[in-house]
Amino acid sequence: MPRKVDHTERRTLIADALTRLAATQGLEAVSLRHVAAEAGVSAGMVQHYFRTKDEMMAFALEVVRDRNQARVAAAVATLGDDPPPRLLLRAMITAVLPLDDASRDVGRVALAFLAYTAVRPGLRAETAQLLEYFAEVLPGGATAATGLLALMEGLGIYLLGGQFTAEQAIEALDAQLDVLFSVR
Amino acid sequence: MPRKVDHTERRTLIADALTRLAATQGLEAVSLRHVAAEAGVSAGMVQHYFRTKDEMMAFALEVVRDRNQARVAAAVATLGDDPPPRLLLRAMITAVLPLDDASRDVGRVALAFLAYTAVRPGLRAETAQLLEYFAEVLPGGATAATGLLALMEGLGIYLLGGQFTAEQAIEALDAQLDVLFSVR
DNA sequence: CGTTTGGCAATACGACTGCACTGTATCTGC
DNA sequence: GCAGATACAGTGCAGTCGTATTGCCAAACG
Repeated sequence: MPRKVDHTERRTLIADALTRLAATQGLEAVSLRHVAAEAGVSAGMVQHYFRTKDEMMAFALEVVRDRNQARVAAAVATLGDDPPPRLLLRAMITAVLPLDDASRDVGRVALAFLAYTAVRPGLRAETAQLLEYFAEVLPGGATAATGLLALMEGLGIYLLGGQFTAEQAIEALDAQLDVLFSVR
Repeated sequence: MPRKVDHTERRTLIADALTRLAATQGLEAVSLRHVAAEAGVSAGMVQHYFRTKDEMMAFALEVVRDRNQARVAAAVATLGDDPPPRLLLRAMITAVLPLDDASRDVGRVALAFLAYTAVRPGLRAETAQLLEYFAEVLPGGATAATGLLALMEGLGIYLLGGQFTAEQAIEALDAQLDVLFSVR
């Protein structure tokens, strides 16, 4: 066997370059050569690790999703054991929302991929899991969960567009949580 | 003056072809030649009416927005004079949501443009108007309006992705309206 | 040692891109 | 009828695209 190289490490390195590109210029600017240049490697190397562009896109999409999931998990972890449901939900949602500049980049990438998968069935995300969890925890059940999930997504969109400020978004989120948990 | 041709008519004809393309294959599939073929005209003609591709994109974006606004206006018009606020809001929101296959296409295009404008400042949409109106009508004021707008957007996204059915979305919307208007 | 094999670079290729340019037909105003 | 403006169609060009192919280099194995 020849030289040993961590395959997944290289792949994520390339995927990171792709997301950086997508965050600033959109997925339309993503090409093998651009990604290679952004990653500081040769175009041939990108091809070595991804036989086709589609494969590269799919992998990058996976990475983005994993990262987001990890962010949520990390936010949840800081809450300690058995936190009150409301705090838990709030932490999970604020972890996903693009509230600062850094996460705004992530959000832009997520949005780009959202439009990307919209015309490419077979890459769709699984929301069922999160939805079920919301439904379990919320007094309002499935309908409340649907609404909260949609609210989250919508807040993200408008935050990205700059139509809502972080304060407005959080205020709206808290107001909704107030209602759902019937605080008065 | 030479031959008389309705300029805007041709331009919207081309823009329609563009949106048709965007609905099925995404904005990445939009090129001068593709659009021309879809519209059944020569590539030269497209260039005649749009000096650059950016100009064509911007115009198509405008058309999509106008169409959406018209849909809302039409939905409102069917309600007659001075309808109850709750019904009005419901009509406006359901007019925008991609609830059937036809409006799903529109939704996909809107999503594509959303991602498109996310990396192209200067093409951003104006939501302030709708937000203000919501805030006026809703008992909850600005915060309630923010939440409702976000809910609307999020429902649209998940409807497009197929994660929510039309029934689920409407149920969530009605539940939210119930809460906002304090029906008990 | 040589052979094999994976890591990687470079090049070539055909298709496609946006755009500039040219040519031609058609119509209006003088 | 002629000059000029508009409405196209067609072609050419420089650049980029994704992908296949080739070749060199280093490391592991027999």
